[in-house]
Amino acid sequence: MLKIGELAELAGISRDALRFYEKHGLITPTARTDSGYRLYSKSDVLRISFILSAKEVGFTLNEIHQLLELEVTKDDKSCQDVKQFVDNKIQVVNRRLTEIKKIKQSLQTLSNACCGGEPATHCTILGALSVQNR
Amino acid sequence: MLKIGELAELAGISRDALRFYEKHGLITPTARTDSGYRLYSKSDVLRISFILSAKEVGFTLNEIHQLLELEVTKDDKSCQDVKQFVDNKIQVVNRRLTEIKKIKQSLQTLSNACCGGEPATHCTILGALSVQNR
DNA sequence: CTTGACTCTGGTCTATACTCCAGACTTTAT
DNA sequence: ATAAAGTCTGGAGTATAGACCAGAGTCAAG
Repeated sequence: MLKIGELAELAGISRDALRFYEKHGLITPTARTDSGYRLYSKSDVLRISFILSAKEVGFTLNEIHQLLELEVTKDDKSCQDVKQFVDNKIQVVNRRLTEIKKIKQSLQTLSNACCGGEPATHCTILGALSVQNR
Repeated sequence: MLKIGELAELAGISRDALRFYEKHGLITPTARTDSGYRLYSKSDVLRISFILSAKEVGFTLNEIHQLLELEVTKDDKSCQDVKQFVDNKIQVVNRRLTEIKKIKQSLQTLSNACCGGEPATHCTILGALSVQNR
């Protein structure tokens, strides 16, 4: 079991962030010491890692909360509802995937086209974008 | 040339957002009418579309500003500096690409595994994640 | 057994990215 | 010609995601 500072370091975030996530229902430490110190287990580590991945992908804490909640509502909500919800998220993710590939292309075009030590006369993303669009 | 409301509708954002972007130096309308109405050109449309893509990908307005500024600083900054900056962004984008694929996998595992009309007994993202990790 | 590092709760503060007025002017439609 | 719809500037308000701080308790090492 990890104390908050240990988990924070492991995850690369602050203790405050962990307490913040807890306050908003995204994670609850598996246990507490008698003196009230938070104790996190292995599955808490997995949970945090999911939260951080999902954040990186652009989901808000609120959406992440909903995704994590799916397990809780398993008996309240019909499976079709869950599937619907998840399929929506997949579409969102797919849109982002498309956008991110486009941006990556532009950045790469820019990076490739612009150097050799000469001044970056044609060095603009919008330039790279229009090349893309052509 | 488009008025602010027309561009807003075209881009799927609010007029206020457009004015907000302008206030923060991300875009300036190509012209103004005599009465002061903003007028946007075709290249403004491209610019806004880039801003929105970049936002979707997770860049902050500040970063997007920097990316767009690259064209302005072309003579002040050496091309190597620009390349360095862009290559950093490419790395960020690549990290996000990896994360987004992972999340997509999990969501898809979840969506596939969980239905058939039965109750979603094993329906959790963390479950899907651990399947992934195995 | 005390000192320094860590943790607790509760509260305030900050940055980002807008949204939502208010009051005044302009344009468009009838 | 007038009403409705759109636009202007400036400023206040909101949601999200924390960071930071105070005062008090806790734990580990020397």
